[in-house]
Amino acid sequence: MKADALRGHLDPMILAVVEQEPLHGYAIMEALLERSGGELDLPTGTLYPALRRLERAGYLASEWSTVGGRKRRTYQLTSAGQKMLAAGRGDWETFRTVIEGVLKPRTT
Amino acid sequence: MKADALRGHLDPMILAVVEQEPLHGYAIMEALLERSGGELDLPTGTLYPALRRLERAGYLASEWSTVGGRKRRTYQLTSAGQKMLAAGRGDWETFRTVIEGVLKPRTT
DNA sequence: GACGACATGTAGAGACGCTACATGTAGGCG
DNA sequence: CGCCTACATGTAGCGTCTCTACATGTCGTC
Repeated sequence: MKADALRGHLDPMILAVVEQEPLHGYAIMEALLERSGGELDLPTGTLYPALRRLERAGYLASEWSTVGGRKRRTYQLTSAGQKMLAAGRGDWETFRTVIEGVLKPRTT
Repeated sequence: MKADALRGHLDPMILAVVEQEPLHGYAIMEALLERSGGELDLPTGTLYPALRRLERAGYLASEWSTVGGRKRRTYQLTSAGQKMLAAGRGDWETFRTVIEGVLKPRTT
């Protein structure tokens, strides 16, 4: 899967994995890997800046904790983030329809 | 639809519209607009550089002609372009599966 | 003769995912 | 004890691609 393809689709995916329960960065990476069937193996240089961006935008809120001697920054969805996620799911449907409408082979 | 979302997906779409018959740039724009139900209204600053890029990469071949006093550059799919299009369709299926696997709400 | 549709193109900006690097803890194995 | 892997977070800089804005020119019509 080409790297560029992700552009603009990563944000809603991150929001989706923290929808049910707050998770820290590393756990988000693992969740994405697991939910994507091993396809979505994000480098840390992609994920961490994305999380900070989403927090700065008000879609996530974070909190530090220490578990087993390791520091974790745990992110949870804000109410703005919930709205954004819902919007993102809608956008995806539109996007998918557009792409498939164009990509579909025409025998005509 | 956010602009960035298109990244990496535009190329196969362009190849798809010239699959059946060669078209010139302006006609490609109209074809994309029509097939996307009016959603995909590309600015010329996006389409023309993309066409040149695809030609430089060997996926399209172009030829000038004059119709009604207007110069047209008509693009057709090369055999490499056909392979690329097929690969692009496969990539899309993978991509779609990944995104939907992650985005899908979990009631768990 | 002015305007909208047709037709192609370039320059520069902005966004964001990537590579590579930097730092540090915990636990297992030889 | 020393090394390596997994856990955990982060920054700097690069490259790519789409966008906005601008430039140029023809044709038909009002």
